[in-house]
Amino acid sequence: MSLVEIYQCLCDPTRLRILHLLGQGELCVCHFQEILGEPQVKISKHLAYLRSHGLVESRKEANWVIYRLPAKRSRELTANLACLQDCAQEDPVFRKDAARRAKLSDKFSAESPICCAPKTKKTACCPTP
Amino acid sequence: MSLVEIYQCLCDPTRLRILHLLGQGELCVCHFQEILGEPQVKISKHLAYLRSHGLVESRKEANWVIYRLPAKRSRELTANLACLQDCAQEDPVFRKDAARRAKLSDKFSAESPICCAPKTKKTACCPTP
DNA sequence: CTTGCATATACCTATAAAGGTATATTCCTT
DNA sequence: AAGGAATATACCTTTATAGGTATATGCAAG
Repeated sequence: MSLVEIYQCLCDPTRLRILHLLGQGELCVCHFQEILGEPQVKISKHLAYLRSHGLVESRKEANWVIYRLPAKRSRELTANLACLQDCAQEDPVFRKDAARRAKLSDKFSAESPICCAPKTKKTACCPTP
Repeated sequence: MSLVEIYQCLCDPTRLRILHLLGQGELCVCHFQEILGEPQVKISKHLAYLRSHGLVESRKEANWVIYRLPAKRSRELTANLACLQDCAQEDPVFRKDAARRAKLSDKFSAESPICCAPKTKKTACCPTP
């Protein structure tokens, strides 16, 4: 994963929002949909792009796929992710994303430690698809 | 100049090398040619791209055009340029560029404070085009 | 005012990326 | 086993970018 490759991943607004959100912890695809307000295909493809370049990792959890920043990060990736978080602080779009994420967390954190593991299997992952 | 726009400027290897070099001070096009070993058109076009997005500024000096990082930089630009310099430290390509630049500086600093202003007009700007 | 040099631009081609629609895959539930 | 939900992929179209060749512009020296 070269430096240029990192920047190529960063040069799309949707991917930036995704990476910014992941800075606060893992998320499943359906929650990305809800927070970003973008269609599933779009998000799925950007996540695939990021994964193919090593900027995110994923794991399967029942019906859902949960994405996170890679456990091991290169010096360059670490530096740039930190820079992104820093820059995102003042941007209204990123702030709103974080706010929407916080609301979702309230809804789910009581029931489960991870975003998409409802206590009972009856509970849907994303209440408002 | 949005954050995404900055990353779009950063996602090309030649532009990265240009910006890295400018971190050490202004340079004219012909010195970019010499240091980067790339054709004039390529460099000129990347510089135009960077200028059109506000990542560099230029001024004319006799026959030459000298580029520099903008005097006023946004928070985002400042942060990302710093991050780039940091990441470039360990990369062999960037290091070689800096070394070549240093050689040129030796050659020119004795004669003139800026890269492309020979003491006498007879002196060519770039000895080995 | 013409020649030469440094730089920029126009134009073309190839490649890559983004976004959309439709469909496939996987896993759970019944 | 079948249906439904979450996610991924195939395929298409549009747009952007990169790089090349050829040419134009601006300036300086004579």
